[in-house]
Amino acid sequence: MNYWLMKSEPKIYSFDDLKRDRETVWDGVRNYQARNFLRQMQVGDLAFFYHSNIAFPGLVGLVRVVATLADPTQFDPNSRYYEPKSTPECPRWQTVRVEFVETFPLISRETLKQEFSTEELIVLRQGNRLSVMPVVEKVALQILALANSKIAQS
DNA sequence: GCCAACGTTGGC
DNA sequence: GCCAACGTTGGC
Repeated sequence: MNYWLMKSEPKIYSFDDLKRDRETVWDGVRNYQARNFLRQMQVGDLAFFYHSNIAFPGLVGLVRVVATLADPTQFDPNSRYYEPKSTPECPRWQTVRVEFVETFPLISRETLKQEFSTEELIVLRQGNRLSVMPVVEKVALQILALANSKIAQS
């Protein structure tokens, strides 16, 4: 099993939206590096949900991969993510369906910076624009421990 | 709102 | 294939 970090702007799709929907398809990713990570994701993998582009960015919860699939928006001529070169037999863009697992008390970007280096956590790197990125197990377990201690405090 | 960092586009 | 210009992202 692998760990990931998935980034979303809450103004566009927040963790509360996912909690309400229970699950969602991570569609619309049109960056090859992010797609390659999406291709590596497997059912059962866990991902930290990160809120970006807000006053207090950080990790807000945990999600689980429940399916892998071709991004449906690439076949939709009305979608801004339409990809005319894609066919169902040979899709260009792969993605995953994720389900809500649990909410954390916010683990702020500031806290993450104190705990981890930019080498350990890609999301901390300046200018990072990937919406999906891997998290090595050692770091993932530390984040989960951090989340559990915050839950215990609250 | 500012601006640095990044990916993409398009002229050559 | 290079690279300047441009649009977007995202922290602050």
